Amino acid sequence: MKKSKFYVTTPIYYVNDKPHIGHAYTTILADVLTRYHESIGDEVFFLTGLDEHGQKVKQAAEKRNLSCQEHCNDLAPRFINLWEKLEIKYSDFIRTTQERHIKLVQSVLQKVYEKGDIYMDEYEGWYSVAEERFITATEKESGQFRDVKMLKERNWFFKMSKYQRNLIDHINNNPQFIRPESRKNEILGFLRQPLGDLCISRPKERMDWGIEIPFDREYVTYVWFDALLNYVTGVGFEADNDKFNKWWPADIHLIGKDILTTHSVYWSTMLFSLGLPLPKTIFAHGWWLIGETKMSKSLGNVVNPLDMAEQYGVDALRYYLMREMVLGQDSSFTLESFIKRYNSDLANDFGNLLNRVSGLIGKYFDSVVPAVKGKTAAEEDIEKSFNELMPKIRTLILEFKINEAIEETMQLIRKVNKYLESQAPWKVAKENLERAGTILYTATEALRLAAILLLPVMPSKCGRVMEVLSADKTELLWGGLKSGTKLQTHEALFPRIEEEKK
RNA sequence: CGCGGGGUGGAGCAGUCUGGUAGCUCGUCAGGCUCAUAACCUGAAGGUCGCACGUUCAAAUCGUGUCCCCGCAACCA
Repeated sequence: MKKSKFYVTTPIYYVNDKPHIGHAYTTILADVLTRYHESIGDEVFFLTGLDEHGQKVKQAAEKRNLSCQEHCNDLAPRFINLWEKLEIKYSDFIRTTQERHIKLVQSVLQKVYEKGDIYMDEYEGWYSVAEERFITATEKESGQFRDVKMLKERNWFFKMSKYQRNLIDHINNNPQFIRPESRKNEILGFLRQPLGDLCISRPKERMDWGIEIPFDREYVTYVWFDALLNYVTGVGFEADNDKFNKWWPADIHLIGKDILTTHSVYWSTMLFSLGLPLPKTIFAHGWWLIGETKMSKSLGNVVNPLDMAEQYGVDALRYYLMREMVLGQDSSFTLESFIKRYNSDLANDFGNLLNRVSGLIGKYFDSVVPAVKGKTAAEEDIEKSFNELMPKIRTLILEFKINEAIEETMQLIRKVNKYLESQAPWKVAKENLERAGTILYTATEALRLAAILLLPVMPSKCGRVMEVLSADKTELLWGGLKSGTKLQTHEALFPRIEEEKK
């Protein structure tokens, strides 16, 4: 069977931001999808990176008396180190100040310009002197901006409107293009209004930290062409045709709901202009709320993923983020729910199950995995549960329903705990050791398979289970656990978090 | 009437497309077990499925109206 390819991206994060739980969520999600697809034999390319141009970077650099590039180089490790800590297996890390990207952006601008899709016009709008940027009418009405005045400026525009019809047709013909569906409807609603053109430049005199427009040296390109093109630079557009043809179009762009318009409208029309295929899916996930409120720097309620990972473990954080967020919706992040999730799912159900079987096998079989002799209906039932789970998980992952896939796997784990309870091998062992062996093999084998299913979410802890069972690289098929294998001694997989402090 | 999504036991969600015993996790209460990380298992209490009207033998599920919450409304990541 021919291997499929899977190309997944996260947004490139703004280098001036401190990584927060939202960045971690998107990136972990991409990583989980990557690991899952690898596990079913797909070839995967996972791209993430940094957006390093723009006004705020320039201001921050000036304040620190550094060049813009030095400032970026100094901040980039915030993300790179965090991803390493969180066990993110990206294929490439793109930074918009890299030569390969600058070259590509300029080439693309030139191409689109020659095609006649870029023109000079006068932009007139509300300009905030304090913020040094144009603001929208809505923003002006919010009254949160000082020194607002009407300003005229000549700028370059991209003929986005030209592709409005194509885009609407594409969305209608490709139900998987924008997901979840509510977001698709939102965009279709938005597209019912005539689309304007997109201002894509800034005069250098006002802002020069950006990629120079190849056909007008007085200007740099502003965010859109600069940032969005990273998705094609990353897989070698115009630099390596084989590579590019292999990976493009992306299978999924993971984004937060805040940048849905940017991706589904701006990016798509850019691709139309370039004559490139559109990504197969743009998936907009929700936001992490802190308790009931939006996370914001000014409120100071930003959750730092590094702290969480250090205090409670990387895998626990990954598990919580993946299990707790419901597809496309906002979720509430609280320490309380984190601890609850951790204790009930990871410590009590999963970790404890390992302890139960390894303890029993230690006591009655000298830590050697026993053989199966004479399956009863109870064993058949466990085996059947697993066999039914497999295709279910596959479907759920391909639908990006990670939380449901996890829950289904946890159901299997709970079922094995029930099975142990009803079969009571610790009693059976006293009169029928062979029967006890069959029970313990069945429970351990189910645990092994559950651990493989959870491996993409919790690479180290599930990897640890595989080590304990000496089952590294065993397959996701019933019976992969070898009787006669000696179990390794181990510590508690997920020690309970005792809630003492307040 | 700008567009879209949602209101299900104390909490968080599933079920709505393809009407027909309202399901899962957590929490609460009672019991069991004792292999295990005071973990695990069983049972119970708790819902007029936002509200009203309608279609139907039958509605959380379809239709209409209404109230409430949230998102989008563009050049802002």
